[in-house]
Amino acid sequence: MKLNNRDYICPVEAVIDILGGKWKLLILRELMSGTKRFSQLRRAIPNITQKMLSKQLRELEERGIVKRTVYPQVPPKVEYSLTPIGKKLSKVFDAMHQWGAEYIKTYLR
Amino acid sequence: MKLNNRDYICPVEAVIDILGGKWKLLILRELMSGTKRFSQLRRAIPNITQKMLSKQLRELEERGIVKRTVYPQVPPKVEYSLTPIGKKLSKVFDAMHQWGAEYIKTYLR
DNA sequence: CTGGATCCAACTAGATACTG
DNA sequence: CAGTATCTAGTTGGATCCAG
Repeated sequence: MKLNNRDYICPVEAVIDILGGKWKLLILRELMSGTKRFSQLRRAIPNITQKMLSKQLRELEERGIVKRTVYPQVPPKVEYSLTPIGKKLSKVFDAMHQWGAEYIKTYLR
Repeated sequence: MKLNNRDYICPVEAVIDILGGKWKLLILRELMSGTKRFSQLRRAIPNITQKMLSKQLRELEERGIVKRTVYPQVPPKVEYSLTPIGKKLSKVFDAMHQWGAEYIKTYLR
């Protein structure tokens, strides 16, 4: 999976390209409920390392899904929020949530 | 990403777990339009290798998304189709398609 | 025709230590 | 507080050859 791959055969691929991987959906889910600081995200997502959190956030920012706001103060304060197109992912998220819940109910218990 | 990981924090993760990777969505998309043979899928999906196609199909089968039907004849004939829960992925697919199209329109041209 | 087996390159993610 | 740097283990995907 490459960054900025514009050779999608189908628009659907863009979603997997952007949301794929272990952490991005969990990060997006946290941001759906509003702006969060780096440390808030870190606490909210169990087991994520600083490296992975900052890397995933940078990728989401590059793709225009997440907005990063730096407050130039000491100690540093950085806030992350969803862009307009990022907020629209909530519909995809809802569809995934509904299907996932049914799948788990059917197959994983 | 592991197979059969039942420790999802959120049902949404199941979708990425099942659909993640380079090929699964493209395979599912082909199967949405009906039952297909191995060779049909191979022709329909540009650049996929035999190994990847059979591997992805096996994973989708293990997860109960795809049904595999073998006709015991020579030469062999194997058909793949979506299970009921697999067919229900079409809603997720549609939401992804809509968002992806808007994203591409906005950011990738 | 429908794959399995093997080898290998590239990428991903975790652990740990360090910094303005 | 919010990261970066480095090292390493594990995973993914491609190429190629083989088989019922």
